[in-house]
Amino acid sequence: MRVPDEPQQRRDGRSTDTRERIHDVALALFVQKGFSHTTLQDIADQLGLTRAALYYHHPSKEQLIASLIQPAKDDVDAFLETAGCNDASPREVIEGFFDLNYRHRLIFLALVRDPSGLGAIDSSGWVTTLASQAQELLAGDDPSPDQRIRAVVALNGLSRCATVLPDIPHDELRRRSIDLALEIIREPSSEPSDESSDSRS
Amino acid sequence: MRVPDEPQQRRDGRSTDTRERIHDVALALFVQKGFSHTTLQDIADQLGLTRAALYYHHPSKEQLIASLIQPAKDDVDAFLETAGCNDASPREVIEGFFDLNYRHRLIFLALVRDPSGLGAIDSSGWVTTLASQAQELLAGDDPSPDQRIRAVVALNGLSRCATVLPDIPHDELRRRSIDLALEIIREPSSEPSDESSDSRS
DNA sequence: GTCTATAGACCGATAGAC
DNA sequence: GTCTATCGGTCTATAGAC
Repeated sequence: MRVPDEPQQRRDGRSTDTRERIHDVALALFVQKGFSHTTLQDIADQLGLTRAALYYHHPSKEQLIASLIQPAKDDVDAFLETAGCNDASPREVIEGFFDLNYRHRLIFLALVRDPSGLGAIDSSGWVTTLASQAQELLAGDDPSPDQRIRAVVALNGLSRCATVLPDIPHDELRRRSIDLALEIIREPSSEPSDESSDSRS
Repeated sequence: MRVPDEPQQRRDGRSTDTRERIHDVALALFVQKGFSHTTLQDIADQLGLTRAALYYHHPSKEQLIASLIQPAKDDVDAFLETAGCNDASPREVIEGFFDLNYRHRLIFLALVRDPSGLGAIDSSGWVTTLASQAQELLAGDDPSPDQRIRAVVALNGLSRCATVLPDIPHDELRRRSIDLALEIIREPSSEPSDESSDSRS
């Protein structure tokens, strides 16, 4: 009888392998069809398993979704905290916003396609908070219609570029998107973009 | 026995009134909760009816959805045809794209929130076609990464402004959004915006 | 035109064998 | 760790009375 103390083993005895394969397949399906249109049957089929087997690794569909969302939420919370305390510059907000959207682009895509997934996490509204906070950091707390429009277009553009243009190399995509966003909100940085501000993800 | 030839009466004898009330309530719920999360029970409840009554006016949920989407699809098809034949100027593309998104902003919001509604219409993909065709009209058929990014940001910004900023008066929203989109794709119109190009919706 | 009642399908979740 | 079998709930859609 071989002792189960090889790699890919966790304290509770569940092999991490299947659990992560479930994560990968589930995330891909959630992006394609949304959370609620993806059944546990779909996930199990693509893995060659049955629904019941999934319940050995995750206590419910809701907690499976939550475990996929949690890292993104933690990252967003950390960003909002640091950007909120020290009032961040437009460039800092825009760079951080792009990096957040790029690093978690798959789960963000899934959440945009089907916001019902937010119900899986207790403190929902963190995505709305990110949007409104970033908007306020860029446009101020009493913005004119023009400032509001520019903030909406800039942030929404960053988000879309980070998620739907995967064939453009990351560094080029990041540089061009951020420069364009700064143009849009009229950041008076005459020099287009110094050599710094490299990738983070 | 009174003859049914009064107003709000159609050839098949069904009063248009209830049918349109169903349309209005259904569209509002579809925007709020998505197509698949909105049950016929939800719609019937808000109208003070039962599920079965809805089936008198619409043969199925799918056809109810289709009847809501059809006008938007027809409008999009017409726009793509006229813009495709005569190669339209960037301003024409941008104005037409904004007007489409504004005129049908409710159904577009619902479709973005829950694309499964597209399954209700035979030729799906018309929404993807609108996006890719508009992008090509703005950036050309072999665009550089910079041109692609600018087209994505400009069109996506137009769409978002038309749908999520309803508190800004239409004429101002239209003018500012279109001017900003033209800035983004570097339309060399030095004069910001002449007096023409008024509302269409 | 609207109702009650129910058929039929699908999904999440649990129980228990192996 | 994975399986079969099944329960309970929800939803679309139909049948038939009024």
